[in-house]
Amino acid sequence: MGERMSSHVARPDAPSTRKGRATRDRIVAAAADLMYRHGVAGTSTPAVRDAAGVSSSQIYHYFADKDDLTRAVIAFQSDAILSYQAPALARLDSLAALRAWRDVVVDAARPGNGAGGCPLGSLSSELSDDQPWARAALASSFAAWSGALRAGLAAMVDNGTLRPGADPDRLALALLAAVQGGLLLGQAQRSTDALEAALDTVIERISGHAAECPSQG
Amino acid sequence: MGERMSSHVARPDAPSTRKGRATRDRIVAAAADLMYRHGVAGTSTPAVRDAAGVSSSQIYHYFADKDDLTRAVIAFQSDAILSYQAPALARLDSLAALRAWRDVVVDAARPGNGAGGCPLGSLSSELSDDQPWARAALASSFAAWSGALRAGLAAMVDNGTLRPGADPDRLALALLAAVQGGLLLGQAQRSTDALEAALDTVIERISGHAAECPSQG
DNA sequence: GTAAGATTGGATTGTCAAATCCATTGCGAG
DNA sequence: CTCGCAATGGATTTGACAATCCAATCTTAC
Repeated sequence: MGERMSSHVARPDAPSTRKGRATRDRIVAAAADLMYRHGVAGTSTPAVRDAAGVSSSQIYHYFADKDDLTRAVIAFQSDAILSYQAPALARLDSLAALRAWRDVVVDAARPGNGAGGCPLGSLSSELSDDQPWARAALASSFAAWSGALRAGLAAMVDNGTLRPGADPDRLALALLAAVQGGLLLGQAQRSTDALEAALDTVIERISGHAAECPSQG
Repeated sequence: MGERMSSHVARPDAPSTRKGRATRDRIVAAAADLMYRHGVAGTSTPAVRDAAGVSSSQIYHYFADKDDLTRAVIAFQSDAILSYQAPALARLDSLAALRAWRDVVVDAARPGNGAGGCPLGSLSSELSDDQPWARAALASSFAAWSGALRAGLAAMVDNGTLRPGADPDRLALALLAAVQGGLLLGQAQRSTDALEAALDTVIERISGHAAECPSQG
């Protein structure tokens, strides 16, 4: 699947030696951390060099330019988020499971009181308008994320938890938007209130689609 | 001690002459536009100088430094958004009015297919983590925004449209999160689907709090 | 009208980031 | 072992940006 539209010479995604792979990974991890905390524009390659404990030439040996490194960071964060939530997303077949996923998301944001926001959301906000290649990558990550939610909701329709009237696509988008909006507001408000309010409200609406007559609380 | 923490001389927020005021406004408007499209870090003071048709010294005559200019841009965008929605927010006393506000928000995003996102949201995502002064200003803008929504929902409880069980605070936060999350996703997906799904889902939940027995659509 | 101060022009300085270069060291297949 | 290529170190180049400076020109209060 990974073609590349880059205007620069292709670097192998996986260096040929063990050591090279480790170095490349260290660079990506350091860059991901710095870009998460200070943004892409706020992260200089010298800063990445120091944080990763490598020399300038390593970065440009493994990546064509800063954009290429940023591309790798987007992939890194997409993997991190999706694999972190994978257990909760895989079991999404009941309202209780949906609330368990909600707790996974909220608990991840609680330690910093909302600081940082969503790694993918921050990248998207900074890059989507100006960098078409980044927009495409982020859009497909979001699609994968909402797709997993959609699959869970569809399963709940299939197994009779939700009535057929429920629209899994629409509700999955609403859930993901609640996460992103809640985290963005939490960054400014330094709390998880918005995240909880948004997620809980959407989940209450989903509960309204439950098969048995709703006695909503 | 106890003087100001800034290392620079304070600039008057309003220049003393008519011409000076116009120049200052032109600089802020140009900076707001550029920062909206390319981010704060992606906007150089030379770019602002050219877009506003002024010379370098003007910028530093009216603003202590780039942070000070950014501060003015945040205030500018807060005013712009709140005054743009003011008419719809002031009349928020029925479910129909709530849906009308929804349309105002969605229609504003439709032309660009979600490009750009929310001016306040973008600023918050970029600045909140690193710039405490920006975080505080943005938090209070968001608070004013959700406060207006809260007031509308409270009015709907008072006038009997919604049952007393509805929590205006929580629902207002959920609405604002839906806007922010929907716009952020729309930036990457280049559509208003997420915004509409998120807003409609939250509004459906609010409709579930309607006084008469819900026959939700 | 005329000074005092506000406003403007544009050259300039210091700093830092992105990217390149070349010389060296280390790894791994045969 | 040893040759070829991968990997590394660090100096260097080039360019852009934030911020300053000083001289010149408008505004306005009197």
